[in-house]
Amino acid sequence: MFISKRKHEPAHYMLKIESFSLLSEVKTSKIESDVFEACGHKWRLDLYANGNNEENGANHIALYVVICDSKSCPKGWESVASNVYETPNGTRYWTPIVPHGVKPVLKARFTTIEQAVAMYEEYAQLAGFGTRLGTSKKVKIGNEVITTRRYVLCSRAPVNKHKHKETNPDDIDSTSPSRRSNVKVTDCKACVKFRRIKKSTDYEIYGFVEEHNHGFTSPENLDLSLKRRKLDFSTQEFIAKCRNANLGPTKSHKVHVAIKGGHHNVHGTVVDYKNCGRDIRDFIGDRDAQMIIDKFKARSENKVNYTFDTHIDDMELQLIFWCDGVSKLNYEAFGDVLAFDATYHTNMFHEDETTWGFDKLISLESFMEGKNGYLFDDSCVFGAEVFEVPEFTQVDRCLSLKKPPATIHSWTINKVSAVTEDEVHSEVFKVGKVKWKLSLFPKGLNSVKDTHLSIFLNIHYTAAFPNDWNVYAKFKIRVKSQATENDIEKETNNWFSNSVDSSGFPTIMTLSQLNDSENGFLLNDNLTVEVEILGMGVLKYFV
DNA sequence: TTCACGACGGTTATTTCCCT
DNA sequence: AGGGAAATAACCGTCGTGAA
Repeated sequence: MFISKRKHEPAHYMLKIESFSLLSEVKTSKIESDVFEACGHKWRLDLYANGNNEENGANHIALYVVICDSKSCPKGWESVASNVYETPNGTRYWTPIVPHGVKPVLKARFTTIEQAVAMYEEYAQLAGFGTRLGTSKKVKIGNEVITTRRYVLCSRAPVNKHKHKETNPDDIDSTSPSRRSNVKVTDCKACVKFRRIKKSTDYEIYGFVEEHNHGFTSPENLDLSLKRRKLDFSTQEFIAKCRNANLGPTKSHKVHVAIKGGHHNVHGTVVDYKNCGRDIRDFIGDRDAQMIIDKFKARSENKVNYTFDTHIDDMELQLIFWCDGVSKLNYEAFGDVLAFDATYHTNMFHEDETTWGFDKLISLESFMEGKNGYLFDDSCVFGAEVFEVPEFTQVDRCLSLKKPPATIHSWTINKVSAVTEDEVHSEVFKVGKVKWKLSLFPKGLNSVKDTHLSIFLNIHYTAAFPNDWNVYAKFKIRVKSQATENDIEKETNNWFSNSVDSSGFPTIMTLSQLNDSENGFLLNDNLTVEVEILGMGVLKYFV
């Protein structure tokens, strides 16, 4: 669709629409043209391509010319500036100026509530204010929860409970100062209200308050708004990388600003970087150590004559010792110590740390003393060091973003016998910042068709997820028995990536097992599947 | 030795979300 | 509208480090 306007006098105005037939598919009931000037007034065309139902105009195209001089200025209000108005009692109101077509319109329709909210957020971004979700009403239909109503408010809308410190002098005993905040609550009433249309799955706007009781953030400062300051994945990755190079959050922010050519090109402030860095630390703190131990354990189980031990102080992994069969043979032959990694106190691997310094040798020494009688006893010689760097230190980076909360996600499939599809999906659920979904093959996948039930955990791909990032998950999948205690449960782990986006059990149970009513898996034709994410990590392969 | 900067590891006020 | 709870953002004290 093109909307074109003649540049020259006289001020005719043309509204050209291409692909008109498409309009019937677009659920927008009204199309507003640009505002144009003629005869000293401002005008606008309103087109109802699908008919103006409010005026009994169904099945007819309706076209109106609207004078907009006073359009956004309600009766009795006085225009102070182009978008600022004053009510008769002196209260000022601001209305956003946004490009045409961005402003929410009553009755506008959306296919999902997420789209509807996104629309308002986009409008808010352009207008220069923040948003937050407000009241929502949900109904449960079967095992599906459907939002029927949703408010989205201006972020300056009143907050209910906690009195802010500065406005609450009762808190004298509290020594901590009141905290700077980017959001000043001004009792703003601006909002938009969505509701689900009856007998349809669409949503519509049924309420819209355009006037704000505060000014807007100017475009040049918009990048400091709460939403825009969210650190994207590459930024988080950058902070993590800097951390590996012994560069803290404050410095990495400086570097980032320098690389990108200015603060306005960098999302996030120093504080945001600090918090992000802290989150990464928190995650790594108790998790990547476990990952490495797991890896060593797996290796020692699979390799011949492989030895591995750890030294843990105060719940902190201090030392790792490993030795493979070849090293042992070499030791027997030459008497040299061949491989060790004496320190792990920093909880991360760093390129520079593949070269060992003096302090690390000391650590190893104490380790050896503490482990007297171990494979290499006190008599071993430290003169000749030959490194065996385990492969994962060469290719991996153990970094991640969030400690995964202990979550069990439950999924009930109603009327299993009525399912005709080969594969059914659960809704998408989030663990930390990663989205997952389950897929289930009621009649089994390919080779086990008609014999087994297959269940998989899939990573839900998002565009914000770069190609070379992988997500590790250790998880359990459980088929709940509703009659007995004998759930079927299997555990595995997998690295998920763009190429491997699914992992699970093609043969979690046989169909005869499933259908046996004694087992109680299919009570009332409902099947409940649970997935429990036990651990999660994000790694970037490092070449 | 002193000083400034910044990392680290916490803490907590504020914001957001969701429910009734 | 109001309340409870979770998430988040802002802040703090201490300590390590490198430069002056």
